Amino acid sequence: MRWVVHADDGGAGRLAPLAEAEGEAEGDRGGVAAGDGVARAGAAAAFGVGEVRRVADLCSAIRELEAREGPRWIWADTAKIYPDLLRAGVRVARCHDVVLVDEILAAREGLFGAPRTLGAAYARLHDLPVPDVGRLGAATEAAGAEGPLQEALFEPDDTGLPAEVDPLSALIEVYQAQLTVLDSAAAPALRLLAAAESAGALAAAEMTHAGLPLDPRLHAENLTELLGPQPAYGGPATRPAKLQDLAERLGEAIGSPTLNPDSPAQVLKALSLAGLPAATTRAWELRRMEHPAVPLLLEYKELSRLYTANGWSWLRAWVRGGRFRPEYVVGGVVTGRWASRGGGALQLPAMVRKAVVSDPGWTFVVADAGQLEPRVLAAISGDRGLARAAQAEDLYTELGDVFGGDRSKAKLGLLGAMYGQTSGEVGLLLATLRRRFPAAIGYVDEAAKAGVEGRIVHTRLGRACPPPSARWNRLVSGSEGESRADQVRNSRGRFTRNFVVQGSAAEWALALIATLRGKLAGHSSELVFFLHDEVVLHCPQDEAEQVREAVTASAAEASRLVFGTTPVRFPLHLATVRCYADAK
DNA sequence: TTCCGTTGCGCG
DNA sequence: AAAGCGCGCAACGGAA
Repeated sequence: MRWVVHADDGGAGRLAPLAEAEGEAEGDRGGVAAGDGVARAGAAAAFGVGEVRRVADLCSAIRELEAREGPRWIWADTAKIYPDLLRAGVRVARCHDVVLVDEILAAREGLFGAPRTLGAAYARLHDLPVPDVGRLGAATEAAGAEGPLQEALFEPDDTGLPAEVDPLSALIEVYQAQLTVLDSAAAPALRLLAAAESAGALAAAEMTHAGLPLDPRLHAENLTELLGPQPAYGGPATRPAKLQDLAERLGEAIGSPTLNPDSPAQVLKALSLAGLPAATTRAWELRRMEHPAVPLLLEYKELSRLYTANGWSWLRAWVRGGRFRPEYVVGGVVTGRWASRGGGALQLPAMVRKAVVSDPGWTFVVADAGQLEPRVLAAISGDRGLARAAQAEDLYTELGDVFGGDRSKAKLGLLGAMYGQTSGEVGLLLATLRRRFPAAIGYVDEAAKAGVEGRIVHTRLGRACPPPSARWNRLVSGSEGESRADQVRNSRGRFTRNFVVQGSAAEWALALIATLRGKLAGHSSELVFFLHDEVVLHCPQDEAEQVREAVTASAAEASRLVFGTTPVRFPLHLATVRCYADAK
């Protein structure tokens, strides 16, 4: 069963059932495994729209229908509607996110950067100019002292539709058109991608709702220990004591007492005056130098980073009630990876993870996919040799014999192949890899060639990379010289080379998330963090074992869904820990 | 004052 | 300057 939904303001809304088309067995709607979230979107045959129901309390209506029918919900934008449902205590199993799917389909037509709105999807369908609403929709304003403001229930969202178009009708129309495309034989896996992306959107909202447990007192203690007491709030900008002290000692040591270490330009000048010429002030370059000022500078940079990125202001802005609640942007990266907004969620440094502690009686299950990208390369390229190595727990060790038992060479070479590194020693390793694993290296080489030539590449499930920009075309045609043209050509080659691997890996992770949230439905345990190839679950201690099994099963299911039958294994590293920092 | 490109570093 | 991908964020510093 499917219901199409549009939220009006004030908590009201409209719903309509979509009748199954002739010959469409309700049975296969469930697809993979009923309720697991990766079930296929409905078949494309024309459907009938049942009677439109107008309700004053949309949350309640959805709650009841979910309990009674467990339908797939067809709505414009999960990120806009689902948080309010979650706050009302309503969870749903399955949805079809029309704007996310539209973004995927638009990308396949070479269209990027349109706003994520129903209006944009509608405009595309009707060859109308795309309305210019915020690219990422209504962003939550970060967080001054008051923190994010609670918005009214179902804010009248700016759909960007022409005034005369009824949003519910537009939704149905766009959805119908999407099903037609998804059902075309060209890329059957697109249906899976659409379902997984939609399930991901549900998981993202649920994770934001749950939040990552983080003990603010513990984090503040850690800050004080490293930086000194918190500087007075509101006064003149002052560094924490230990940071200030370090800055002063550094100034002395380098012979520029007034040096501001936060200014790369000043640091460069001071280094030069101290007889330490450097091109940049990057840490790796500094580390090569022998000078008493260098360790001070490196220490300053590290602590300063902690202070500015995850210091007391970060804590005030992003941690509420013992939970860190970042906003995830599903498909926010061109490759299909998620991005995040606010609080630097996907860069949570090790120091902060020390304060990520489970509730009393609860624990974390942390699962990360080891060596995901080389395994994905083995799977998508069908390279038999690499696939054989990818059956092992440690792929790089298995590959070591290719390089005289040197695991690190295997790792360097393979990463270089996926990123397009050609310089130095890695270039030589690559030649060896190409000989031993011609299909795998050939696969990424071909993707790179396509990129250099301005062509499009696709991920395993059919997500398209962006076409060359106008600027790229201009530069490639030699407007700034042949070497510049080569440079931008090769740069795009590295991008497309990596796109096919990173993007397909993102699809595996998405399928895992989608499957896993299905398995966890009805349990206390919940997903609280997702980081590209790693998930964190917060669960009652006595559910931990069950959760570990659920993650393991989900990883296997993700492999099957995305890659079909492949000899490649995708082993998980599992850790059951009270503190995130202990998951190694 | 505000805007914006650059720099550098955190994560995968 | 080197030449390995994708991000978000904060600070700097020059331009508007």
